Amino acid sequence: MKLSKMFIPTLREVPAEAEIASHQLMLRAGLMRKLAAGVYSYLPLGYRTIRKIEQIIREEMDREDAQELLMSAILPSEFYQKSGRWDVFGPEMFRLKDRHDRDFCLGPTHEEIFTETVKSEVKSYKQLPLTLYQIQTKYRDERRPRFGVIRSREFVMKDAYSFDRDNKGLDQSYEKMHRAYCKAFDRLGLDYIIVDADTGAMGGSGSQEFMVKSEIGEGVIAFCDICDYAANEEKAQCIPQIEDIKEEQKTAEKIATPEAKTIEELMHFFNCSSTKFAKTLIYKADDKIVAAMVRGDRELNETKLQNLLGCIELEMADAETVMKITNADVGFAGPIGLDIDVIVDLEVAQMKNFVVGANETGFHYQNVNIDKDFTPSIVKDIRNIIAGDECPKCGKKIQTARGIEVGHIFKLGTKYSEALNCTYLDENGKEQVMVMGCYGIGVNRSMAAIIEQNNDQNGIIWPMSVAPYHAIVIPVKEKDETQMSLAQDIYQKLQDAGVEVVLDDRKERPGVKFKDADLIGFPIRITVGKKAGEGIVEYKLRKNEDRQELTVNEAIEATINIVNNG
RNA sequence: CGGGGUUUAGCGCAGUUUGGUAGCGCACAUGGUUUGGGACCAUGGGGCCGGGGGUUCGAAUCCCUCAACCCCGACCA
Repeated sequence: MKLSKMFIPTLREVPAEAEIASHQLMLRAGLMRKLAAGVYSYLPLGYRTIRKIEQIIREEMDREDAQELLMSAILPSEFYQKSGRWDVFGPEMFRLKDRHDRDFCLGPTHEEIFTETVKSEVKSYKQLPLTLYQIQTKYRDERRPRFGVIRSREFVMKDAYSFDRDNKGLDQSYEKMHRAYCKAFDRLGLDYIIVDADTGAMGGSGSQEFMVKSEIGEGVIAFCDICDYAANEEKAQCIPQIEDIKEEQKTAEKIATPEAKTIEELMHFFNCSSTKFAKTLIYKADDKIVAAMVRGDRELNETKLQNLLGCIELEMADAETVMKITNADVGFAGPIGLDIDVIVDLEVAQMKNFVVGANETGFHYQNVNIDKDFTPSIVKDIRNIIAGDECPKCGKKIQTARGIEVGHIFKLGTKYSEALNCTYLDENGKEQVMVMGCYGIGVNRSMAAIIEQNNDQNGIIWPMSVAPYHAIVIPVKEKDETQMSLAQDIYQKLQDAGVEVVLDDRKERPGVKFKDADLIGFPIRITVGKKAGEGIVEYKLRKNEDRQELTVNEAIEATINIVNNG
């Protein structure tokens, strides 16, 4: 295609709305434009890359015997009412009514619909296993869309669902998807890490996330360089880090601590480290009030607590509730004498002679010991892991990083098949519930992640596999007939060889052409300049600074070679 | 949803304190000079100053109100 005819509105200046590299570059390079918060239009260049990413995913899914189909994005409420998620999704679901006042939604994810479809059409064990997928637009009315396409309200997702006879079959289907994902993300040029993920309220027996390491990632992952342990923050197992275990148990005593209610203030008051305190946090779990304790220097992980309690809503209690439960202002809650469940972190369970709130404004207890002074309802790991903690697998120091979740694979089990009665008949004619898995890849999020990992000051550095075009041919002076006809010639030959190539025939100064080429990130650049008369061109790859002079034939051969071999 | 910020030409911004004809740079159009890393000169087009209401002789500017967008937080099958 000739650049003079193409719709690629590049921007010199960074739009004020974009903060992160991928968002800025997607706007500047003319890949997309914003329509509303978290809603974007893809322009020709951006859409080419989207389609390439989709195609790579498609090929890897197909290779593992998954079959592509396409469901509707607008869905009647009944499916979600049956599974209970019409309510669970809450305001995150885009809802609408038709002219007869019937409820519909824009599909946020399609477990129910796939399950219903398979339920109606599949009856026999002979038809299993079965894995179906689609690449389709999803809608979620996020509370806070951000980072451009990383968290948007409309996005393209590849979602797959596997149906098996039993858990053994599920394990195999899961393994196939795991393999497909690795291959797909490798081909996308992403540097990713696979982490164990929390299965949450969805139940299920296992789940992993494909995380692209990035500063701007919304998820925290913990991993070990020594062994291969890797998990996200919600799943990462915390090993208690215990000091002074030999200490004798002392007798608890109530101490007046006026003005000291934060851990910081208490450290000053008692003149000791934050590890000698245990925070008691009051939470509202659905309609129940509970207390949760972690060491003074730790953070509680709400997902861990939520899973433990099996509740749908979990939030910290307001000051009024805290007062009602503890008879004290916020900051003086403690486990002694509380008549609600007290969930204690593993680490706290091993502490001795620690300080807790006294449930009386202005007072704390010191030298408190578990069992002697109070009895926990549950002892379990409920804190956040931090860098430097012991690796739960090998005991060495754990590291943490942030990551963008680009894929998620999940052993669902029978949650949906049971709720929607998706069954088959086995060899004995006996009805059995199918065992399901679900597998998602964020297509446009992957695109953003690729740009996050592949850019420099000048613009995007596309991996060949997803670059909107492979190469650009730039005649330096468009008025110079020798240059222009040679450039035309190279352009034509590359096109004939199946290379996706752009000819920058615009009446622009060379600087403008180079800047745009770098911004857009064509992997290969062929500049036709002064030596055009001798049949010599400049050959440069976007990913490094090397420039070499090649003959026309060498340049064409090199290009075909690189394109074909990645 | 809480806190903060922004909204003026396609993009980036000034002007608002102290009310008085709507500005700058880039982009765009035309002509000319340039031509290996976002050229220069000249001329020109483009605005419901986010919307509505009010105060005033007069509002981008002051007051009320609504909205959109961005950031931080909370939340996230």
